[in-house]
Amino acid sequence: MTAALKKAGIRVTRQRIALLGVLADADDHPDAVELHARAKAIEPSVSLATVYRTLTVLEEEGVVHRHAFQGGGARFETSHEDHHDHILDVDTGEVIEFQSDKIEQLQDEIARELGYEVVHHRLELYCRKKR
Amino acid sequence: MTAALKKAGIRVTRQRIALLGVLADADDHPDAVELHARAKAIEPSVSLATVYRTLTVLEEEGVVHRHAFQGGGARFETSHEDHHDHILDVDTGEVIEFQSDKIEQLQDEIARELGYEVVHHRLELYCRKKR
DNA sequence: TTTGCTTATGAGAACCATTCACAACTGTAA
DNA sequence: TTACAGTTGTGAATGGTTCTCATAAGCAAA
Repeated sequence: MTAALKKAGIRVTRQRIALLGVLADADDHPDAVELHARAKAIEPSVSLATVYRTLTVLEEEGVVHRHAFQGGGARFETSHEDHHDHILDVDTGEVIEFQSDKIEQLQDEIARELGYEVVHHRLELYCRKKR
Repeated sequence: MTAALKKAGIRVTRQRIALLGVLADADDHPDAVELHARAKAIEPSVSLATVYRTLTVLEEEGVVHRHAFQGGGARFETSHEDHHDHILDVDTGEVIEFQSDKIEQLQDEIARELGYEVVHHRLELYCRKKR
């Protein structure tokens, strides 16, 4: 747990350990307020400001990803090795991850044809469960 | 110009005419503040609140589209018949539209395989000009 | 064209997620 | 243990957007 902090070149504090633990356990995509609540359960001396501050640092270091889905605030997840995009259930708010090489390829192709190269992209499918 | 307002079932006011005119002329993707500035040049009695209010109504009526690109506020465009996605020049902020049936098809396929149907999607390519 | 009702408006307050300022605290390396 | 630079909690500030409310102005009917 402290390894990620050392790797990021920042001090290992109680607050950061708690937040990082909570982030590692989360398999949903919690927002800052939710992460704050969970971290506080482990280490009461965690303020919301520190949650935001630490998330920003960890994002810059590539440890977490920030997603600005439609409606509400940013949601976070620890970055695992493989890139993926998201399906969002418009009824439940649930997030499902998916990955498509074909789409990525097409994106690069389209950009190239217009004289651009893709720095990063955002692809979100807002979906409803089929009956 | 007033046709779209009547179609939307809302009153034809000086402010709305000005805003709609400005929107129709815009080939960039202006934000609310920029639209307010442009509309005020035509009709000084337009407040920012009315810009936001009217944009919301027009969006609900399908007359305009709202885009929440990364960084800064929402940006708007009049909806033309064909759906498209966006390339954003990360250096200049410029917006380029593109359209890919293949990608749309793949999206539907992916969703279907997971038991979902796509209600709407968001696809943005953050790009840099190739040298 | 006047009336009467209903919707729209401007100004500024309120909101919400996020960031900032600052004085107190605490890792960390020596 | 010390000493200092990095971190913290608190509460205030920010920025985009929405709300409140008293006033203004479309619009349909007379």
